[in-house]
Amino acid sequence: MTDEAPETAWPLADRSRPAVTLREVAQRAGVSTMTVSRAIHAPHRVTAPLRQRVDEAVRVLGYVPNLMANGLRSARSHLVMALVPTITGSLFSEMVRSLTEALESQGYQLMVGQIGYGRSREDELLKAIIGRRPDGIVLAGILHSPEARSMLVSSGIPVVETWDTTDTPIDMLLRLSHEQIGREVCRHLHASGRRHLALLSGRDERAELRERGYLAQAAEFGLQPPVVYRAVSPTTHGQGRDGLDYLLRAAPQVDGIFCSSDLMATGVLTQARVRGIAVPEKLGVVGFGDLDFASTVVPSLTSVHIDGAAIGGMAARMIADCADGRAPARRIVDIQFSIVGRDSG
Amino acid sequence: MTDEAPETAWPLADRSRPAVTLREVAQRAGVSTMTVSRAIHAPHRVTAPLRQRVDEAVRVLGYVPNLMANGLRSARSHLVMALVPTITGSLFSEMVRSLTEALESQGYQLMVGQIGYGRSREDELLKAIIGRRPDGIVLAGILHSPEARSMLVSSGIPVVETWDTTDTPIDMLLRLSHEQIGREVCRHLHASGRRHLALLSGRDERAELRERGYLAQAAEFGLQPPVVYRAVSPTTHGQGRDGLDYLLRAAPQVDGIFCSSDLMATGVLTQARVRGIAVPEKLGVVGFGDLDFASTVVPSLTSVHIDGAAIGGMAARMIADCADGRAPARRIVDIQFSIVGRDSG
DNA sequence: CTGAAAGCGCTTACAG
DNA sequence: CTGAAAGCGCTTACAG
Repeated sequence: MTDEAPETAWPLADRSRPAVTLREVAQRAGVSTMTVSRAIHAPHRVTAPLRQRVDEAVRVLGYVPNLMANGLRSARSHLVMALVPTITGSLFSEMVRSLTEALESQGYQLMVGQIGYGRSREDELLKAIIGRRPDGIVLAGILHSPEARSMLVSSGIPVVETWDTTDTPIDMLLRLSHEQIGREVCRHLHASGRRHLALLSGRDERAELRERGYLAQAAEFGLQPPVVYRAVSPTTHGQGRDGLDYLLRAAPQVDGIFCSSDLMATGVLTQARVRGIAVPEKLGVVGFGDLDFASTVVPSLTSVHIDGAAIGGMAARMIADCADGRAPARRIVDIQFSIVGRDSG
Repeated sequence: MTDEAPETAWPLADRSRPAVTLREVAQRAGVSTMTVSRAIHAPHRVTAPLRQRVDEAVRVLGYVPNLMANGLRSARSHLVMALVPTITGSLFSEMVRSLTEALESQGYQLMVGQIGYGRSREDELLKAIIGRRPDGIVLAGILHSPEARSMLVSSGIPVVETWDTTDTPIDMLLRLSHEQIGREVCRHLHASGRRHLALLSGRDERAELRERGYLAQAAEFGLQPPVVYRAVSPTTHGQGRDGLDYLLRAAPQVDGIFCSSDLMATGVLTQARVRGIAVPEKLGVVGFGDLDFASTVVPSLTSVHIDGAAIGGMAARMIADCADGRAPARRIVDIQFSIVGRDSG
């Protein structure tokens, strides 16, 4: 009934008491710690009566095994680390979801780290990650410093690189050629009659690779070099609007634009509408990522689709194989992409 | 020069060799393990010559401290766990970014887990998390089962609940009243002359609280009960388009809609345009989240803004305080929100 | 099937 | 300032 009553009227987190240990469970159940350990991790190797006593003690005491101790002794952390440029924007979220599910079903936990599109924190972050001794690391389109690379190589941790291409993978590789994507999008626009191409690109390595392929293919078609506008990654809807204005100023006859993200592409659609430019009649627009909204914006957005769920599933299998001492079926796998044609071009 | 040469032409991850240990560094530097430990964590407590020998040995051997062993012995994991409904959709991404930065500057690592809008994995996931003995847990708008709650309470781990309201917090609380948000949005629409309100809601607990406030306020204004359309969370652009169709069928005179997400709200804007309904003249639209694109879509979107960066910063400070044995300045803090008025209503 | 001993790689707590 | 001993909470490897 004091003023402070509401602050203590419910059960608060108890900071004083240390966590329950295996030893305490064993004492309560009247068995050895080994029997408790077995009852938890390999119940079939313990007789039913003992197992029941252990289960009861675990329940009563609210025992949660300490995974740091487990990991230290068994040299298996049951932890997998995924590093992505950013968790915003959902380009990688399908892969993360799929990784999470596939790994959980095999008793691993996924830890997601974002490294940003800059590279400053790379080495620092990597040291913190390797220090946790994960059973695997998934690198989503991260280009790394020589130091980072050698840390990874000498760590002995299975590494899956993906969302990118390299001639010298650290370990395993789910290869995606952004240069090829740039080329295919250029072909797609060319095939629909566009002859004055442009590009709204991001300032990250993969966007630059798409740019390279796009420009190379345009050159092979004998087209004028596409005008390029580069925006800071992760790219936004607003950058799409600004970008279209810029491109039209630089090259008023532009009739086909490849955008480095769907968000940017919808910005182009918005600005085209504001300026009264008919899409797709006067202007073809292609996005990247095929996010959920690409099919429901008006006009619906043609976009490059990448099967993130498949990438996540494969990466999980590769890492689980390594952790179990099996060699993965293949060390290098090519990831397919497709251009989903819709109304915008 | 064999067919397999390309598979081994670069330095591969070395799975055979176990990781370098503190002991090996000590031997190489000709000091005790304690001196190495001090040289790394408290360099000023070691004389310069020894420190140099240690640093060199660390560098040469590529030593990365094992944080599982560190955490086990010191009872500090330097790990903080954040649980969000979903990392897709970027409603929580500003908070995650801010948490990450604030924690890193204090020597912690953030681990992000997504629990989904359903509740099935809740207990399982929580056990895996508590097993890692994080130094703190941030719960973003997760309503938990009694079992989950008691696991958290008895774990003794500092917990910050946020993005939600409760009368019985587990530990610390950054309180946000979604019911209040619902009321304020209703007032906002009412103040701009809307009298036939509707709601596009999600099927998660916080969306339901906003619904409750919105309906209660509408009743207090003496308005007809708003029509409600509930979509599966996380809500999408397409659901916004479908939702507007549904609402207009159910109540053709609708002139104001509150949407549970900005993505859904832009879907409403799209569909209104397709149907030739003038926004804001005939229809006012308010979103939730104030995501980046809210200010650049056309018409620009009025939306509820929540300062995720502030939430992340406060949560980080509270947890760091607890971990250092200080009582946090306040156990319960109210989080402010605002309605950012733009062209859509 | 069950358990006693040893040790994973660190840091704590103490002594010199 | 430096180091030898002990122990964090588990599992491995072995014996009965």
